[in-house]
Amino acid sequence: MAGDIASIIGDRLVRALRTALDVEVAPADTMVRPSTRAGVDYQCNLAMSLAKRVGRPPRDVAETIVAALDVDDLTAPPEVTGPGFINFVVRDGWLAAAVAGLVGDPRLGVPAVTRPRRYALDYSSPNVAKEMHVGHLRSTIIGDAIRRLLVFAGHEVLPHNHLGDWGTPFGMLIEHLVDIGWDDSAHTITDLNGFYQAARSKFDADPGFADRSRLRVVQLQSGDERTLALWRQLVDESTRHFEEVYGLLGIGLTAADIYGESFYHPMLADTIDDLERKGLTRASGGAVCVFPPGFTNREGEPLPLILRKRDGGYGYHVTDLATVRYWTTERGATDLLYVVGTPQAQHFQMVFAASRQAGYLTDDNRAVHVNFGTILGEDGKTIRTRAGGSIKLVELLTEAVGHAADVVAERSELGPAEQARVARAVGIGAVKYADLSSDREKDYLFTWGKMLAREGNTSVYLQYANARIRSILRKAGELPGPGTPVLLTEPAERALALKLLDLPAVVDAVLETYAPHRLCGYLYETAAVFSSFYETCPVLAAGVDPQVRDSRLVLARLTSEVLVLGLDLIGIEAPEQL
RNA sequence: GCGCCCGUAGCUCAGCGGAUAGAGCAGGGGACUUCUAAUCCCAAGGCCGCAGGUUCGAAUCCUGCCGGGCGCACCA
Repeated sequence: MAGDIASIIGDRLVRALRTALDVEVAPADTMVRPSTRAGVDYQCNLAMSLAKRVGRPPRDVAETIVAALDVDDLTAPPEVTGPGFINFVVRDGWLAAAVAGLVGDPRLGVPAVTRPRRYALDYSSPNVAKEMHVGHLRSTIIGDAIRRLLVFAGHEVLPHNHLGDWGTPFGMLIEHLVDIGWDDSAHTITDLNGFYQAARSKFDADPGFADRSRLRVVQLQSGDERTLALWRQLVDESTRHFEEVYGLLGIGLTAADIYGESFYHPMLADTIDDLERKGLTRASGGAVCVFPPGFTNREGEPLPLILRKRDGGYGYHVTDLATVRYWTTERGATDLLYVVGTPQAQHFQMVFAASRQAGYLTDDNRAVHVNFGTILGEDGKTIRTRAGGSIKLVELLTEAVGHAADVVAERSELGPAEQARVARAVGIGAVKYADLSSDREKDYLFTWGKMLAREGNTSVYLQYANARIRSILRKAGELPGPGTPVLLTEPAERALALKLLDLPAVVDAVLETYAPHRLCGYLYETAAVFSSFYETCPVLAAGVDPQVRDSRLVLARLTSEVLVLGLDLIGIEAPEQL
């Protein structure tokens, strides 16, 4: 468990409850929270809820708990107030020592998990032969942040990129390429985009072409060499494009993480056989289906997962069942995370339900649809180009870096090359932070102004705060190392120390529900507290006592480390200078 | 029709069953001879969609309603 203050108080409470009231409570259920009350650091809300169980008035319960509670080393004598709140004020000495103890700790107090789990993490999932567009942004950014957080926490992560690289569309695409005499040498993803659209309209307008496309699908699936060769070229060209976008965005996915639909295709027949053996399938309207209980359609009839379509082809549902089966059975994943938009919620519920029935998921497995809302434009509607198309990711990111360059140029004293690097960190960081800083389950409004604002909960504010700190540290020369005493006299110093010690609890909370926005909120608070500290607590100014100076350097240094680590955990760079 | 999600300050958003619901922006007032003012400080701004219920205590949990969004069989 995290070694943060609330947890320590919680542990002490567990003992006090046992001895004083003969009550067993798990440390996590002791209801110790950071307090919003002025002059109070933490509060415990347990006495009220315990009152009925114990059969005594809540204040009485609180007093009894306090009498048995041993926190003398940690806090001032706890105070019982109101209906039965127990208020804690952390001792400055303890706080100072705890903060000083973080110096030199690369994990900044965050413990690695004692029981690592193996996460299969599905994110990004672009389509072959289509340029990545804004629709892929959230999955890519959120998924990558979760990956970084899980790895940092000490889990094993198996990222996989579920490429749309198989199925009917490729029949028509390849057929179209054959029609126009595809020359494999000189085409880019942009050409492919156009080909895709042309093939689509031809498919809709020309029944002969549609027939040939369907035949081409059969050839593709049966391994026809010429067809496969063309397909592979499409995949390769697309992969180059994805890697370019990932490079621009700073996303860790590589070609080795690609597990596209084609990868699962050879497993589909066996998966259906397996489901049939287990008696879970049922023929319906000529299709082979699984009907997980509790799902109905418009007419109130059971809703199927379609394994095999009437025409004999595979339904896309079976691929998802095959992924669950593959990652738990073949790869030993304990946890499956699917970073996919909210509209797919019902689909995943059904897939998970069927997977439990089939035994692909056991009681030891957790499968979570890490869902997210839609990106809205300034008009409040799904973001689109003026022509109504999807915004290309490369263009969006280029624009972000361009805007950032303007912002940087206004202030920066760096040279042009440095400024370009900073602009990239600021622009890409802004796009990511805007996405990650609000609850992923809700839709969010995409506006350049808000995204690149210097004030408020934005990446620029965090990067600026860090740059100010780095500037101080550079000017200070040698930094105070481990063992440097920390002195907390100013309120801002104290507030900063408390914040710095909160990191473990925050990381814990973030991973509990895959909620990166909580980390963003914490980083923003930390940067804001630092900014106040910066105003009221001079570090290097003449006349500052050397001990105070060193203490403040420790606080500044740790703040920078928290910001840099925190930003890194969500995939954002923190330049040394802006 | 069934199911899921959302409704908090003018705007964009936090809010973990707990005390007087918080930030930022915008609007008002102040602070640069001072480590990066890309900042800070102060004031103002709220029937937490509505109505019930559970609870010592509800923005938070439950039910109903209103408003908005999304999904619901062979495209993934």
